[in-house]
Amino acid sequence: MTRVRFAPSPTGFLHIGGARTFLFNWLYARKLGGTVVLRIDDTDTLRSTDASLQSILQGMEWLELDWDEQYYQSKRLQLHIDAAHALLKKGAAYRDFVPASTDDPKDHSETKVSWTCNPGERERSVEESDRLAAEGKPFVIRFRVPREDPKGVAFKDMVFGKQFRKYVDMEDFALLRSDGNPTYHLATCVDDGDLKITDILRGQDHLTNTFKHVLIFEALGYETPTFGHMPLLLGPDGSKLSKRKHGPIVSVTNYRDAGFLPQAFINFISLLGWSSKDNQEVFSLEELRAKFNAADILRTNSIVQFDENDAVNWAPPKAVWLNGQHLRSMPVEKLIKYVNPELIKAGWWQDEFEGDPDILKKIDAIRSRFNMLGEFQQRGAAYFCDEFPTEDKAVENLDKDNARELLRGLADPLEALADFSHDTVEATLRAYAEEKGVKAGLLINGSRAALTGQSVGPSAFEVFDLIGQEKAVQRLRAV
RNA sequence: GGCGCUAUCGUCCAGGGGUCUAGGACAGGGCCCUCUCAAGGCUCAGACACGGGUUCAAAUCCCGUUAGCGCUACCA
Repeated sequence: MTRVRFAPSPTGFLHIGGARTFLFNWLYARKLGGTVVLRIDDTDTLRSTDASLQSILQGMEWLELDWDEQYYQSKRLQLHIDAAHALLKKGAAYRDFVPASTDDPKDHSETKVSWTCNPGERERSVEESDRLAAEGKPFVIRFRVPREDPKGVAFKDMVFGKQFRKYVDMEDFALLRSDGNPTYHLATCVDDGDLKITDILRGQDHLTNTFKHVLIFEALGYETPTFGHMPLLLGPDGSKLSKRKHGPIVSVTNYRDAGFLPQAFINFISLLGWSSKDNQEVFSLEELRAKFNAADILRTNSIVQFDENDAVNWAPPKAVWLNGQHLRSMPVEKLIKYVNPELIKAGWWQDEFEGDPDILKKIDAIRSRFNMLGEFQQRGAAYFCDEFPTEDKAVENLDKDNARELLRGLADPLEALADFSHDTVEATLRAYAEEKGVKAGLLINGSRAALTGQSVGPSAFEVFDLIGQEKAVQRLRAV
């Protein structure tokens, strides 16, 4: 039984890289009928906040990807501590009484020699170690890497293939800090082992950590999961995408607020570091689930092309295009779930709209020109209410020749129409144009301007049909 | 410094010894369609990091260089 996990730390909002990790794990598990576990890695009590947790949950909810089990790492603390002591008892770990180094860990000066352990600490006898501990001397528990063994750790990565690291190149990493709290490595492995996680898809930044993790799994007697490491997401400047450096633009909720459809956002991030190999780019979630294959995950980092300096058009162009694709192809019945909130926000919503086929028809007609949900608010006024602005370009169309007078005159034959439809309106308008000796285009573009206040939009005859006879006639007479 | 990982158009991805005068998508230019704007169709421009090998043949395999990234914490 496949079990995957997504383990975010609630130290900020859900960011795009986290969303992709979640998505890939979800696709992987759901394709195999497996279980998705959400584990909140909230052991960093200093940085973890409830606001962050809520924000992450909100982001995940928006994505509409579900999970089956949920845990909080902070509630599993004793398990981690017990594991550290079990390893100590087995001799797989030892106490190190040397105080934490105050050196800057970022200092990689040329003089720095590679560090593997504090001399003398791992050789101390159990009796001596126990005695010092009993005296109350602070210590850290470290994993005893079998450095005398010339071999090393090997595992097969789903993405990167065979991986190997010699024991001599590995340091005796910490398991339990001197304050009694487990390190990330320990906590994550104990939880993954205890929760019987079978497959782990995570960021490539953990590729070299995995050697340590394999050691922990084996020493603890857990089944070692299968790993797959994904390439990192980089900012336009080529540096690793981070909240600190790239700001709120990497937040998933930002995409939601910008008017993205979750399906399109998912489609977009699925294309970052993965491809179906057949050049298909537009995918529904179902198609993704069917086509996703961890072996097809790329090994190269990819740049997310957003523009942090542009408050309006910051979103990656391809994401915007994909959103348009989804906006257009999604069944309208499904789309209204995302459009209705826009109508509500704009203040146009009326209860009669609910289930009204005319509303569906309007949405269907105007959506083909939109890329973002927000455009329904920005450019949909004339279709959903009687108060709408008239754009400058539309005014120009109305001011052409004696367009206004002609349009007012056009209202009469249209009002007289018994069957008011796209075709009858077209016939009427063209006949009227001929009668008046003007080009039909003048009245066509003028009509759109009069009915919608816009110079651009759906076919004018479609607009008549959408607006309806009564209102169309009113609007023509009002020019 | 040590140990790894990676390197194809501006960006995201195909191609993984001959079918490559390197394919698709986004963005950009042009044309068509057309009542406008989109959409759609067609089209132009645009890349194998560099240097050595191996081979009849290298974008593809090997080595090196360079660059980027990761790990090298009692961060995660």
